[in-house]
Amino acid sequence: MKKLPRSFYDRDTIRVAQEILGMHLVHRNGNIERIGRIVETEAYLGEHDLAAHSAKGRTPRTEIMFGPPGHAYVYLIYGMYHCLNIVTEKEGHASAVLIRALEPIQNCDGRTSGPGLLCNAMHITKACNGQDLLSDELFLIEPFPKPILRQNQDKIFIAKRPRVGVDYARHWAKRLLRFSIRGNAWVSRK
DNA sequence: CTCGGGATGCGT
DNA sequence: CGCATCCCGAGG
Repeated sequence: MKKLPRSFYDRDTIRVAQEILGMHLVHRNGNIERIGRIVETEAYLGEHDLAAHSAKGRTPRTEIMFGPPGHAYVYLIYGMYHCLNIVTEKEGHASAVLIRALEPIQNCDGRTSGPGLLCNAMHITKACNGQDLLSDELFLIEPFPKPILRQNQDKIFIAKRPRVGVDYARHWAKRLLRFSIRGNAWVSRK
């Protein structure tokens, strides 16, 4: 059970969004350790991606997206829910992977199918914004046995769909940038 | 300063 | 489909 290194995040965002499926997200809060297995993600591809927050340019909110890879970008949506993203690629790319659903593994406090719900269940709030994922509070590990997910077996294991709730993003809304483990019961909006 | 809308989720 | 609920970003 090894913490994923910086180099894992410092790669093409679509690759990260797919290969992060099956990894375990760990949040240590107080003396409680919560763990969920990532089963659904979305890729947000930098300033040119009209669906990405970074498309509006560098602002106080999106600052983290423009920073180095392997950090958490957490924001509040609709005044009620938090969403967890993981910054990818070189500093300045302003790309990230949104974590959309988890399979509960340990100490999850409520439902985990949906980006807002999983943050509630994992007790992830804006206090986690900017967290380095090489820290001991919030990080990812590759569980053992290693998940059998390979790029050349996408058709078997990874479902690809358009992203949710980004109809305003014109042609970017049509791209298949939402990834999930095919057949997994914890994927959102079945 | 105001104001409109949003990478959501739940109840009807 | 409506609504809860509030931060953010744009514009005056």
